[in-house]
Amino acid sequence: MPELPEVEVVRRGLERWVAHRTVAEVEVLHPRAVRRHLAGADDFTHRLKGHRFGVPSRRGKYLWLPLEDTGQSVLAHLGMSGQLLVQPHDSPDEKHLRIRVRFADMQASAAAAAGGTELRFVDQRTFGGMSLHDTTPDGLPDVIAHIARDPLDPLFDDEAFHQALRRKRTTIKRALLDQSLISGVGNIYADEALWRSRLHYDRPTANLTRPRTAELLGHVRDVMNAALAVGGTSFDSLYVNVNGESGYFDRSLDAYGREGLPCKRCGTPMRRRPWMNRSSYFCPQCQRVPRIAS
DNA sequence: CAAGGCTCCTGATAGC
DNA sequence: TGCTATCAGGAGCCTT
Repeated sequence: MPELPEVEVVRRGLERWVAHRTVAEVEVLHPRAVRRHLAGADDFTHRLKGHRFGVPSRRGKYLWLPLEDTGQSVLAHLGMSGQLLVQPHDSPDEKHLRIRVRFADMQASAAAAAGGTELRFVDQRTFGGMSLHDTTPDGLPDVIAHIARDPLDPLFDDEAFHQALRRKRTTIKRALLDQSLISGVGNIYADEALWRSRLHYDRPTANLTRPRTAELLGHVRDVMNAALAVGGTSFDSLYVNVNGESGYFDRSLDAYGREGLPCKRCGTPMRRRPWMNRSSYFCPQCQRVPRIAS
């Protein structure tokens, strides 16, 4: 399940293999993959054709490729199982291939090491997709204006985040997953950062102290940077990086998926609780259930 | 308006 | 063996 580190790994792959290449042809093999492009698959295809990609950017789990001279960007979200693969044009189609982008530089040359490859969006569960949007003056596709900066963004405002937590009547894990407060954190890294911070997922945010918030943000960043250093994490074989190389990192997980296994800090068996149609993993000893607040 | 819950989707796996 | 139920979950959208 791609979260920020995985998406950043993909972005770097795109920067290396796809930036500055001109689109020759786009093929949409599943309409759901372009459902956020409201004008439809044919419109998506026609608008990309003949244009050159710029350098890809990312915010949280979203990434986008500017389309030069159009004022627009191709926005991509991997959802739960999406992959962006750069593949030789003659490699067999993946079972869940949804979108294919062919380039105008297929005659490989010494100057074009990427020649002979195409970009493929592969997605089993079809929660992800691609779409084309106007780029706002700050360089962001207009439809993700509501997505907050992510914790690895130098302009992320720690103090504003703390104040937002204090204002909200919500709980800490909900807040971590709220992409309008902080982006890029998904279920896995939320559980990891909370475990490191010894915070229970249902702890109210309204009375968090500034040092607690600072500690939590520090752990969020540590967990993400550790994953980035290894090239992204996943234990779900669905996740593959931009060149089709698996980005496994599961051995370093301290909380997620460790139900019944001893807490790496105190040895108490870890627990799993159904939570918001998913799961929360935590140590019942280190991460005490909060007292009922107000 | 804020908060919480529903829903989209496919495939692996468990259970009967 | 083969069927059904459950689980994985990001984020837009709907309800309260």
